[in-house]
Amino acid sequence: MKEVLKKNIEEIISISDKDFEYVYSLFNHQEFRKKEFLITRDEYVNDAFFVVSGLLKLTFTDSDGKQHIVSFAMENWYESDFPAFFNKTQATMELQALENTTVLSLSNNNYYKICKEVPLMEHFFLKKANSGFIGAQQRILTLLTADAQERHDNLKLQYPQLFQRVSKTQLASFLGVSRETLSRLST
Amino acid sequence: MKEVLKKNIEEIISISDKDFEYVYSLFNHQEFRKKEFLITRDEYVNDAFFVVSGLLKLTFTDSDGKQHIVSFAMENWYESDFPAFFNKTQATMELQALENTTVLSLSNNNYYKICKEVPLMEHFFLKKANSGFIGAQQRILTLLTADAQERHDNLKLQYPQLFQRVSKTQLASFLGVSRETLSRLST
DNA sequence: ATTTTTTTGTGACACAGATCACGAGTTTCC
DNA sequence: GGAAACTCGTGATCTGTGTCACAAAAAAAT
Repeated sequence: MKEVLKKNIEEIISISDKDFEYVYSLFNHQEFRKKEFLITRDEYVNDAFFVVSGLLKLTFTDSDGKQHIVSFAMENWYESDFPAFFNKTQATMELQALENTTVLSLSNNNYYKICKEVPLMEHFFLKKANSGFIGAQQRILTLLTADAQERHDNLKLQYPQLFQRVSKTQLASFLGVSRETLSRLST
Repeated sequence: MKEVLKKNIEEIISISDKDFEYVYSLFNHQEFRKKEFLITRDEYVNDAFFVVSGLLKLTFTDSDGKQHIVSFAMENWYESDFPAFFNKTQATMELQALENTTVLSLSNNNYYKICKEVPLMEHFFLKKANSGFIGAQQRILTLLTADAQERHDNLKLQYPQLFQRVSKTQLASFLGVSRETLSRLST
């Protein structure tokens, strides 16, 4: 677990054992059972979560009560309602476990503490933020240009594991199509 | 112009005159006429651009030859084909001036130089990256949940200026609807 | 100043995908 | 181990938006 985080960080920067110990000490170990909520709508979001094992979904419920999956978070991903986390506002989204999930949570305070006291980690978070942005922009592009079938195929190419782990209902909600339409696509 | 950049930076961090002079010296002043390209598809992307005045569009052309606007960049925005900029790969998007535009361009090398030599600026770029990510995720949400009319209304609320500055064709391409559909929406 | 290009609105029609409805598996959980 | 809660496929519509076509107006170019 400690190892998982260390490995994740070392993919991007070289960190001394001492620095890592310090960083690690600011994370909190947490377990969530399937269906449990890590973030609930309208509550303040104090933590960002690093997924050690398991699977989360970040969802938004629209005015018609329809739930949309903004993103999945699998092993080695950071997830939160980031607008709420960074701006210290209430959550507009919910974060829920799709499997029993182990996370390392990082409070807003400790996030800034790390940035301040371990400048290399600020570089790490910058890289993460940039890849997050690039990923999101890529998703926008897919939504703008691809139809249901293409979006499905893309996702299957990029994250084949996902198809083993989540129901088609969840996939549909992520792809932005109805369950029925997804069911009718050619596999 | 120097002032515009300084003000933009100081919205987020406090920077000494000396540091700012150094940072500024690593930017290059450039002018582009309406319709000129700042980034062309398939070419390597060496620069990110800070828009001092004017307006840019970042576009992607799909396999049917249809052009989609990934984003507009107005005054005080940073824009580039960021995947290509960060990964030193060829552009998949194009960046073009919609008005005569003044930018301060920052090469990839100088970007990293600034990060390294002025740690506060790394913090600045982290903040920018985070807001970029949040903005992109917000856009994803709009594409997933809102129909043409709602997307139009949202945009008009958030960036009313845009409606004065770009043609409906461009707006439609950004909103992900056809020109004709946009034209039929209730204003 | 005239030509060329770009922008805009609107009608007619087509179609991808949403919605509604139903029944048959599967999983979950006391 | 049986009830309740989900999941999944498939038929029958319905509908928002895309596409094609045309003409007028506005803007840009020479």
